[in-house]
Amino acid sequence: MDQEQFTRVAKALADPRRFELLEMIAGCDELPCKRMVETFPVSQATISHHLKELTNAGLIEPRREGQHGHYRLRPGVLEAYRAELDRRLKLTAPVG
Amino acid sequence: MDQEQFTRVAKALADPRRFELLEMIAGCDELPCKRMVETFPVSQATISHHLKELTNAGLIEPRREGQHGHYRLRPGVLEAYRAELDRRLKLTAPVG
DNA sequence: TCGATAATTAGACGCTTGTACAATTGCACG
DNA sequence: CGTGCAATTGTACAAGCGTCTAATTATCGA
Repeated sequence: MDQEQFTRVAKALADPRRFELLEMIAGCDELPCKRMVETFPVSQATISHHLKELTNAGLIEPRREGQHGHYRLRPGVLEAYRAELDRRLKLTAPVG
Repeated sequence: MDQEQFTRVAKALADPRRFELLEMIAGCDELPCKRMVETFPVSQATISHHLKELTNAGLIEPRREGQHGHYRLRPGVLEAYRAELDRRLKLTAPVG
């Protein structure tokens, strides 16, 4: 994982509302956009904006079904982010 | 780890320069402030500001020795952050 | 094709934040 | 004390970001 995506992921995780969206997506196999709009007290446009950020970070992937948008977690990217955290901060056993 | 600290940590990690500082601290046992000021092309005030953010997030802890400030990583908080990521995003085995 | 519904995009606004410069504090050493 | 260095804090500003409303695109049903 390169520096640029690492930063995108870190920033994507840093906003509480956006993280809640991600959390909700992670809780289901696949989540329709509409469900999130119904759940959170922000506008549809804001939800869409956050979903775009999460998608740009690679954390989720969209699927279009007719007029409905569905989102799904991409666990691999999260794992890669965690691995990069470990690597760059040397969390993997200080004794080496 | 509560929501507030989780967000503080996430935000602290999200700025590239600040993460570099943390990375440098994580690489040593203990790092003097002066070393960072010499290393990065930003002002002393900016370094100090970032260190304060990292400290507020609990990621590092300061030690004062005379006029010199030293900083040390707090691995436990990072571990807690990672654990919270796992917990909230259900990365720990989808089969449960 | 027309209207309704779902979602994205565009533009704007206010708050946050990364940064710099200047002032201040804290400490060491004459 | 007073001078000088290390570090923090105050103030200010430009850029970034979360949010909204409005406009636009895309799709379904009649």
